[in-house]
Amino acid sequence: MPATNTKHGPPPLRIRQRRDFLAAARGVFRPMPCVVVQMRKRADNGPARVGFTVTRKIGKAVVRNRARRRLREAVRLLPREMLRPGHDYVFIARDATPTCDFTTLMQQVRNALKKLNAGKGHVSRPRAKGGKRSLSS
RNA sequence: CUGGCCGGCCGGAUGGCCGCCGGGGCGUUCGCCGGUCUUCGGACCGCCGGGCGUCCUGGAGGAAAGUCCGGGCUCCACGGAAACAGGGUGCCGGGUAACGCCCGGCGAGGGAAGCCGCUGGCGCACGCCUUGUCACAGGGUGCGCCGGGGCGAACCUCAGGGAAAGCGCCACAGAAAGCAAACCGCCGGGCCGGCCCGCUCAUCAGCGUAUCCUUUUGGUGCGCGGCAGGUGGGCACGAGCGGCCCGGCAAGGGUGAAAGGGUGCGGCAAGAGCGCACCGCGCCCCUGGCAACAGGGGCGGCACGGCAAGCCCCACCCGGAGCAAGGCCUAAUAGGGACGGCACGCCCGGCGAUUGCAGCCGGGCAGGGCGUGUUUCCGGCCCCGCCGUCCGGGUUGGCCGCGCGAGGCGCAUGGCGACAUGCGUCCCAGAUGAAUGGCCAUCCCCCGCCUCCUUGCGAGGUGGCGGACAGAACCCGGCUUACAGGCCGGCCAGUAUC
Repeated sequence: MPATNTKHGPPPLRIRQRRDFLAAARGVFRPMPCVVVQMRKRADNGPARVGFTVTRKIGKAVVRNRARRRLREAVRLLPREMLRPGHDYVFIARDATPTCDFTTLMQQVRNALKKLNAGKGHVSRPRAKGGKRSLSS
């Protein structure tokens, strides 16, 4: 792969399969006012992957699209080294995601990743029943 | 100009930086295949597929929404016929692939200003009438105001077939709810009821009383008095009023969604289609119209209340499921195994070196099955024999379906129009944990605040996590619902001016 000279690098690989989302939910997570970030260490050491979860609770289709796009843009503008290889990251939209200020949203994403990468994540409790069905990307 | 309505269209604009998905070109690299050359190492060319780089290009809506109708497409092999069941539609004609949609027409309701004295009330006026004059009163006529009724434009609404085929229902209220009837009321008749004086007074109201009864202001007896009542005489004798009875009526009141045609005049004891005029309604005829229907004439004096969105009747239409359809890729929608039941027939050809038996393969008959609401039938189609039960196997990966279409735009022609035909031109989203975005600047619009003055539909400044509803998911035609702000056009009525 030729080296890129852009600041952010190419967009990381996307998580698209349900089982990967369920696996990430079993990892550690970090809630912020506008976003919740989940992280999971994979068995391999391949490039980092990211996924987005926007539930119907957030709003109708237009609002959900907007929330997902803002999260995706915020992740794209991250420095490359914040997403460590061999890990999966899932960004979950909250009620404030579509409306909050974009710079604070980016700041929260960055802070959450810093904490997680420093090993300061909350361990998620296994839920008795399966997680709710969600629409994400 | 004022007022009342209707339709169409748009749905922020421009630019910068960084991104996402599709398509295409070029370059590069890898792989498969084919060809040419070869010193057998390979080199070159072409095609297809993938990665990377770079450039060009396209990328949400009028409702993408609700998923309510109608289709295309796919599968249930296919096509056809009949009956029944179930569902839908419902004025007429047209448009359309089709529709519950659209257009045109019809009918019924609603509909402003205004018009009609048709009706009630109030006010004013009068060479009018009752009345010779004046006043008053009543009536008449005219005008004004208010209320009622009728006629009213554009336009709006209509679940707009049938209620003299049948069944059923019509709550509450009301006298009465479907077959006539009569609560208040109106009218006629009969009887009674007037005032004054007198007499009488059993029973009854009032007062008084008691060797009476009794818990009692009560009962009972007697007396007074003369009320009601009865009766005699005198006065008034007409009308009205009241009560009861008999009869006539259905105008008015009141109830209701609805009360047995409406309005007016005549008529009458009072009334009533009782009679008449107009309107409505029913039947018949004529005329116009493809038709719904309309107009006219005649007859009928009114019979036939409403609800079919309760059942029902009539006419017409309709098979089911849905792109998670369906197909391809890998073992993978194909077929395997076990048990039970019923059948286990015939003929022809071939294989088996030959003949016979058993077997296998192909074909035919018979038999069986299928035909997606059910049943039946016809042409057909299917069958390691058929049927049933069970075991085991399968779906959530990738690719196709999946973007040239009842397509958009323009012009012409035909048509009142929906629309049709012809010509030209354009190619216009294809995601799938789901692309079309993030940030910034300027302008536009909106809201708040401040300042200025020539006070206004004004200018300037400043702030705003202000910019409607809302995101394609197989595709079209409709309907319905949501929506900030804005643009354009048209219709009708009245008024003013030319």
